[in-house]
Amino acid sequence: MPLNTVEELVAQLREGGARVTTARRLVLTVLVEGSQHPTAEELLATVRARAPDVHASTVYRNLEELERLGVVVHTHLGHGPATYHLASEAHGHLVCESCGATLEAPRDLFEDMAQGAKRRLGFVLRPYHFAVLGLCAACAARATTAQP
Amino acid sequence: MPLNTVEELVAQLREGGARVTTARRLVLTVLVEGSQHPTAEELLATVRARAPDVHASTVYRNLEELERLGVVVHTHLGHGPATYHLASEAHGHLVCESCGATLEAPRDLFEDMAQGAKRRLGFVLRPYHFAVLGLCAACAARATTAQP
DNA sequence: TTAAATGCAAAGAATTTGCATAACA
DNA sequence: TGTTATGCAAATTCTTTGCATTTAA
Repeated sequence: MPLNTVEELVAQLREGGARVTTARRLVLTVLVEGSQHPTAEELLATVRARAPDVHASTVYRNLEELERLGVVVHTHLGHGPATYHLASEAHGHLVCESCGATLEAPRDLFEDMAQGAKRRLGFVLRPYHFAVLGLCAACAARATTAQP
Repeated sequence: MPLNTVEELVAQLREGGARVTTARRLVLTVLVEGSQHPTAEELLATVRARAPDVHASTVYRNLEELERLGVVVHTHLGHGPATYHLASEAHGHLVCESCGATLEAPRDLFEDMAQGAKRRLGFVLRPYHFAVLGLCAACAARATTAQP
């Protein structure tokens, strides 16, 4: 049950003074209905399935505008292209350096660290923009077992 | 007191079967003696101050090889180029989204989170590759005060 | 009817690669 | 003397920009 429907998001755009175009509505639709962590290129491909003339620059410009309006955020899961999702679904990511598996971090996983950073450094954590890397359970087990 | 001298690192290269060239030694020297978080381009500029003919691709290839040998690691502090440092000095980074300030994360700041990730997900954290973003004390204070 | 969004081509930043030459071991 | 590393140019990848045209409000 996605909390944000396309129509709700469209309303949010209009409130922000942005226009609602075919391409823009499609980008939102793909973000609401599509896969979890699409790159701009994947978004483009899916949008083009419905509107073949939409251009990459349009998608990038839309994502930029949607980000400015607080509707979308982008995350870097590793090297390679950024991934995009709805701001309402913002969450931390754990990515395995070995196999590339991406885990959604439980909401409270950053909690203790956030408190420590706040208390000791005054730093307010917003740990959503970059993934935190490491080794997933399977790869960690393999690394421990297969000692050369 | 840097634990790694250039000569120690050079020895590490030879052990790994790599050759020691002028360019390579200079890259190491700059990493040992230079600023904290140089980008490849900054490294190149500093290297060129001593050996003007060294090329960007050489620096990139050296950094890649040094990383493969476990001597160097690179970190992404934000958008823009990667930054490089000695693996022995690996540490987490906190970067302010507002002003760009970079803080070195205290060694134990990730500790609780690492334990949580291990216990709950089996995930072994190695949180050095990407910075964790947020707001530094000054910008956080400003954000709280200047409520529009 | 006018400011915003689009399509297109071209530029941009950061990094990588192919290949002939040079130089470490 | 045989790899390995280098210099150079050119290619790649992801993203941004300039500009004439179209379109939503």
